[in-house]
Amino acid sequence: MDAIFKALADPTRRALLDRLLEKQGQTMTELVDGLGMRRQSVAKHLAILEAASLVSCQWHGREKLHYLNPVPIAEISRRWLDRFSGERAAAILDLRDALQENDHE
Amino acid sequence: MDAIFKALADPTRRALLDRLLEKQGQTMTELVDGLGMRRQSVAKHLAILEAASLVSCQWHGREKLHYLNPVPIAEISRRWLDRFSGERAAAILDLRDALQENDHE
DNA sequence: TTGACATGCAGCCAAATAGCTGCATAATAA
DNA sequence: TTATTATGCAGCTATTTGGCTGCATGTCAA
Repeated sequence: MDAIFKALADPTRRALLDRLLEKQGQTMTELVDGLGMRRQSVAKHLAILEAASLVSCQWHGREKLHYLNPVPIAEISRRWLDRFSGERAAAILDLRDALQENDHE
Repeated sequence: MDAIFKALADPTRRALLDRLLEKQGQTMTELVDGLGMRRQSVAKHLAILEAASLVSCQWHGREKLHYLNPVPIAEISRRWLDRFSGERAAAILDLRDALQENDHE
């Protein structure tokens, strides 16, 4: 869980997930293109995404194909974010009440 | 957007959001309790959450009350995570097809 | 007024992060 | 076989991060 949040914290890694969402099964050299950094740096990012189970890999000869795994993201959304979004209305009302209470002073 | 992801990457900050979800309008000294770190460290975390608009604050005399703002989290969930979760089925099928294709070799 | 309390602000330091280079290994192609 | 290509692994470095201490400011209560 912590690994997933930490993996999502970097803009380069989110861009990689975007790229994989558009086209699954890309190789690392393919993914490097357009990111403006060296292959080894991208490799580190992909390793972090893989360690967080956000990306699944599949060896194909000397090529390592990368696939987006949407399950951890769905888990985050369901188990964690929904708790906050779900009670959004109540929370906003609480805040509004607090602000109003303050205006009275 | 980047600020929100970075803010959510730290377990202490996620714990603070949890605490605020349970009880809104807590003061900093109240929130420090049970985290096992100094008040100034918690203050930094709260500042990061506030900068990301995840926490709204309200001065009340010498006390600063903290409120959870669920809007950015809902935005993340809606604008970003849903793109991945929504195409989950297709992505899983793609991956399965790729694995099967590999098994044939 | 004075002491206690809640918070802010500045700066220190060790660890983590994110980029890089250089070299090694394994598979494909000529 | 040999050259090229895809990737891995180790290590360097600057920056960011997350904890800390010390001191200042502002508010409440006695």
